[in-house]
Amino acid sequence: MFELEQQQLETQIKAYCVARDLPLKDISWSWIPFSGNWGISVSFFQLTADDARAKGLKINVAARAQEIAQSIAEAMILPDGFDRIEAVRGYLNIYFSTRAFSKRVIDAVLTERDRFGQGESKHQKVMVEFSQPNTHKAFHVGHLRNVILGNSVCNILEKAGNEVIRANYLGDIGLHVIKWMWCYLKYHRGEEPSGDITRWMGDLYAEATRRHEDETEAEAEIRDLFGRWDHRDPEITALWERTRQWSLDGFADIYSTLGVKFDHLYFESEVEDSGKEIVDELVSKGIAVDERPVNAVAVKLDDLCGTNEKYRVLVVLRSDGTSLYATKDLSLAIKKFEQFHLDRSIYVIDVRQSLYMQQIFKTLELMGYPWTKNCYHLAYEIVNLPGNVTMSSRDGTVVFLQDLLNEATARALAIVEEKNPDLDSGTKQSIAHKVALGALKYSMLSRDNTKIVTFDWEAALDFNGQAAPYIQYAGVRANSILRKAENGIPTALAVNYDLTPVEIELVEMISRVPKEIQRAATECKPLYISNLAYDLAKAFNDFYRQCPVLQADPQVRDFRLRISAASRQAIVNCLSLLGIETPEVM
RNA sequence: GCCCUCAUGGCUCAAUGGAUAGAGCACCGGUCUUCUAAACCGAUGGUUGCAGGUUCGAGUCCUGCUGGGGGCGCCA
Repeated sequence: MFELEQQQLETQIKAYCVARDLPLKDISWSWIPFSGNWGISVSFFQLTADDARAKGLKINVAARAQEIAQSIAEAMILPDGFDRIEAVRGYLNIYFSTRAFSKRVIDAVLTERDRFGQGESKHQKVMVEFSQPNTHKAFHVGHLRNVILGNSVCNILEKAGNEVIRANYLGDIGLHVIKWMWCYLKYHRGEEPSGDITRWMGDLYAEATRRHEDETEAEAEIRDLFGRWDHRDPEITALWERTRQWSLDGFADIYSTLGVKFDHLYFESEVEDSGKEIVDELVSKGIAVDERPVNAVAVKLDDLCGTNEKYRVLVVLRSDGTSLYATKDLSLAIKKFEQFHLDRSIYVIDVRQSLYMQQIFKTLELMGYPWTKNCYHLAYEIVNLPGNVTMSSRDGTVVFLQDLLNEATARALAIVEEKNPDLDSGTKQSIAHKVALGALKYSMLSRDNTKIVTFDWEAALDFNGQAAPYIQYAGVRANSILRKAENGIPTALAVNYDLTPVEIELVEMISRVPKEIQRAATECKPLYISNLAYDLAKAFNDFYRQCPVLQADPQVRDFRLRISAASRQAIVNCLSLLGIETPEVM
């Protein structure tokens, strides 16, 4: 937000170093800790160490760095908007004029509103593939992390200045679908789903799995059915189309509940034929070897790359000629780039598929596609139960989304009833929904992608502490002040009082939003945003407690009203990047 | 056997290679006649799994070890 001033400072520091033959590399600014003031900081340790090495001197780096910092501090001419400069323990700390800079930050937020934090266009078209559910199966909290993470990454990339295409890739065919249809035809023919469609589909799939294991004739019958599917038997095709649609309707309900939208849907069934053509191409190019009927068609990546036990072998077609996940994924990757002329393609898929994704990318590279380097597997860890137990429908340990949401919403509703009994029931319901969903999303986004999320009912339903409701509540408190301001939010005005430390802290947090969005986008880490949102809420709560707004002197009150409005906006924008809504009241 | 990943207070997690490792939960003690107490304040609790190395500086990077999780030719 203060790039220009920062550049002026850098120019001076560079000139100083050049004049004294000091080997300055890049200047990396950071925030000043512990100061209670607002500013930026740069250290001179690296420079000092490099200098000593170049000149062959043995010196005390810390002391020498302090000398340099001190000397620069004395020589520096501060640009407008800076108050003070000092050298501390090898760091050069430059303090902003809090009045000038806080005005600028607050004005920027209240001018840009929802767009605050929006980065300039990077002219990059990015496709993010996420969710990838299988039709005819259940949807539980294990699948939730993917949707919530993928959606948030899309929001963040978009806000950072990318053009984002949200893609879903549905597993609408394969053995699991055939097994489902076998069970349906044999035991549930003519039935239709009711209520929670996805739950109903999932239950039938669980039954199919059980019967497949228990019934001796099942295996042969299922294989027979797979054959009929392969030959496009009209009855089977019709049944597939109808039941597949049930799942799609069920998913649509779930995405709608979660507030997630997709720009483009891909289906496994649509890339099956083209995938087989890719396999032919791989074989003719000598990349894949066809060892049928003894073995399958495979790409022996280690042989091709000269590596040992690294890329292993990617099987691209079964020995009976039927397609595999890889068959279709190769085709899909190509289709994406050809159809949309992407600059980047991101796959949000859990970490267990890391090797597989590397194999796909490597195979595409061997095929000569130059865009392969722009494919990225965004790997995230799975959601487990306490004791590191993986959810399993077989063991009946899965937690269903609807059950969780119902329970969370009920608890949130009880709290709203207690806090705000006068609200009408529709509003209460809406608040409870936003709070419950927010808590759930936040708990999955406030952990690093590489960390396993342990799902715990009590923790998931705990709305206190570092959780979404805390942040939402800060936004609500800000709103409450604004609602009571008789003349609305004052227009831009100069600051003519000394800001208190908590106000400075709050404004600093707000000012960090744009940079944190860029950082989160670069690393695909919503965690940075969830941390910032919490810090913002915490800073606002400090402000709320220590700084009266409506009761303050007019000139103080007016600027604090603007701080309150900007705080709410910053909180709303951050939560929105996480896919979380901020209620007006709670 | 090979590869990936994780290890930070009792528990769950943060921390651009940088200044004094921060929160939340739990536990203990306080705060509503003042903008919503879903809040706030205070206390307790750490040789960042172990051993080396790189660096002016390591929770962070490298190597090895220990322990947990995951993956490794016809599941997705």
